[in-house]
Amino acid sequence: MSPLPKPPQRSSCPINMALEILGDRWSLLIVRDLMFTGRRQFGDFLNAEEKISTNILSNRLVTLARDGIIESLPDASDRRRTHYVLTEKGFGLAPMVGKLIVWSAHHHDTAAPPAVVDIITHHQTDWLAAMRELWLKSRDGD
Amino acid sequence: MSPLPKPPQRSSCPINMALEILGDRWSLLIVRDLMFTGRRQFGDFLNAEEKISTNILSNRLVTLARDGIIESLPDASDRRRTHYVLTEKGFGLAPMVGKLIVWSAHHHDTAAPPAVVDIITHHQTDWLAAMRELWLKSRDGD
DNA sequence: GAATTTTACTTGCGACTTGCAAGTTATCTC
DNA sequence: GAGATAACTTGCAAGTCGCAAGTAAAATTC
Repeated sequence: MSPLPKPPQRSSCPINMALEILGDRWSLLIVRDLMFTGRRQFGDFLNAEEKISTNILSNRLVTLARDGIIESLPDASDRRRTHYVLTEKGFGLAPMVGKLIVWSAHHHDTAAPPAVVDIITHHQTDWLAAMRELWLKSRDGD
Repeated sequence: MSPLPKPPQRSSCPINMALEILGDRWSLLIVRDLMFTGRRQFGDFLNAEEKISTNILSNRLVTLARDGIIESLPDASDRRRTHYVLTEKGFGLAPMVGKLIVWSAHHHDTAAPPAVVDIITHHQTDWLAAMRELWLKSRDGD
């Protein structure tokens, strides 16, 4: 893979800068998997319902790492495996992702359980703290 | 333009469904222009710093309208002009966009004025109410 | 009222990106 | 040592993007 030559920045607008990192149909799904599910490895991401293809996944893992959203850690006991984890910057997307889930669930017919949407909506601080716990655990133990 | 045949849904995950509407490098910039700037017309969007090209802009205006994010209103006094406005669903993205701005400004060197970031961060409810006022005004008077 | 300008597009085309299938390499299990 | 598994890479056709140029309808200028 060689997507390292990043295209020139279009502007310094914060929304634009976020789009230059996350503005495609796949990147945020990888973040989602890392944030809310147990998916941590290449094959796990492939198994997600949306069926990303291997070349795109490979490319996105490199660019997300380059942009400081994720980090890759070699598995000590099985050297074929690489574990991916969210960095602090990557986990920092949680409040935004929470609002996105609430918006989407409100305007579409989604698979999000209403109880969960309700908690994100009305107990955002608690929800965030719980998410952070999960994230911290994934960073060491797994 | 004929981008109306929407590709099949990849999943019912709320994040995925949001990405199927907004998951590209341009759509959210149009939402930004409508939400935070006075840009309302085709030529206005072209003048934004990121320099979208005319065919992409034309396509995105159609798809955003199809997905209920924006609405197009003919100008009564100049029939060449079309005004675009955010729908309630489109304006509903404001909380998510606010969190995105805060995240991006925190992790990058952006053009967002620190005072504004501070207000969005610490007075989110007030900020949202002010945004809604602006939005309501844009819907009738302009 | 004819010529020019403005607005909102569409078209053409080369370059880049995506999606699918197949192949590769290193490592682990039996 | 044989076969499976994890994480990629490669090839190729199809689709999307970005730029430049063109168009049509309506408004403005002279």
